[in-house]
Amino acid sequence: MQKITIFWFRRDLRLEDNTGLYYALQQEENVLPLFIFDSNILDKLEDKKDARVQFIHEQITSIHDELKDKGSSILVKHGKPLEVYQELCKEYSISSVYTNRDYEPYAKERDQEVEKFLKEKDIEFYTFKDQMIFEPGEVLNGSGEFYKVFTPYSKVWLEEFKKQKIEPLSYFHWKNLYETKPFSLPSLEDIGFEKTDIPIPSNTVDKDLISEYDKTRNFPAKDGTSRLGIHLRFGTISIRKLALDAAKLNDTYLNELIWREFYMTILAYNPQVVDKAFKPAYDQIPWRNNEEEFKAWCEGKTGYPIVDAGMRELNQTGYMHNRVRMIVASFLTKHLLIDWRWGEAYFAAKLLDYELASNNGGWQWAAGTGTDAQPYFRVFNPESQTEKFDKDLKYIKEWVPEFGTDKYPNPIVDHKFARQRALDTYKKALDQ
DNA sequence: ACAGGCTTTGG
DNA sequence: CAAAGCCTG
Repeated sequence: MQKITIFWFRRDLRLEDNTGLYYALQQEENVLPLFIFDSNILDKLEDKKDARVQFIHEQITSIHDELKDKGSSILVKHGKPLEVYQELCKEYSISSVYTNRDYEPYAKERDQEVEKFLKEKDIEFYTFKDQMIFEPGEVLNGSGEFYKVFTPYSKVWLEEFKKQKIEPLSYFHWKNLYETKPFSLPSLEDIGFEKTDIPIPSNTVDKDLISEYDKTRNFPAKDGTSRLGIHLRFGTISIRKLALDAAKLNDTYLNELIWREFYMTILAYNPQVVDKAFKPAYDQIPWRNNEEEFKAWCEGKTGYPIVDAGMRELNQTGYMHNRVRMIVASFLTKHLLIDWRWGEAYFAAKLLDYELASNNGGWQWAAGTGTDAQPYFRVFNPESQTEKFDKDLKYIKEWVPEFGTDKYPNPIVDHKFARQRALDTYKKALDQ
């Protein structure tokens, strides 16, 4: 039987500038591309109309088409990765598996398990850096430890970025692809999901927009953000290409890409942050966790228009402007004293661009439990945030049409009272 | 050991 | 301009 090399796609769903695929194609054996719809992940998604799964399915379909033109295909399986590999080993004579590294706790566990199984079969498992410019461990402080504060991290990151002259991988020889007629693809329904009509933003880099990013990004009524989150999440854009563009166009935008790597690094070194405060003392806060208030927040019925507008934008589109993400997160954790994990889980279910490290980092930042060097008593004032960033109420009116009528609810809680309650609660919990 | 500094702020 | 305390070199 012909010996083959497998390239395993995960969150790198593109053929161009894909590190692991590039190196798989450099070696001598024929490369069989593989994607697994991972039932460990998919089974946890309650809503079977999930635009993100549909997006993945579409990307796999387009990779399938591109590979068909090259006389090859992509093998697409549905199941638990370990079981899929057990099956594949019976069908093919595999000598190695190439893949790009993933730093999330589940991914690391999955890869360890798969690697162990493959090693027992004498199959090599090669992994590559692809989804980050600098992966965990590459940007460290003087003591050789991961940074806990963003600014010094970002300075070292930028120095290294300039020094290293990062470049996309441009040379490909496709001749090593495994020759085959196209494999049949499972439909979205085959893997247990249904089509939605939620639109996904394009992965085209709008250079004019990014050039103006620092000036427009804080105004939710403007289209001032790049909307590339989902593409970074699933690798339908190359981080090297984007970072190089950003470095030429806008430092503030590049900084956001550095935040992404900062939080990925925090998560890689501190997997416990998934369900615990980064600063352990903050796990002592007695969250009120009022279910009715949580429901009002989810539905955008708190009586605070900027909060409600954000939540309704999220519910209707799977997106929320970043400025507003901070406002609603501050409101949930500080004004309502609801556990940041509740908010994080709601965002995880709804955001098309959901990414564990950034979502967790952002929520812990808002709740004051995370890497933020500032004290917990920064409580966003929804009114002054509106005054600063949605002065003419354009964003609010877009998402809360009944704003200003008697149908709009009264505030769920008084700002001044809630602010003081949050400060008192945090102080008391942290003094213990 | 210690001074300087800390995404996005509130009042 | 205040707020606490930890990170960093």
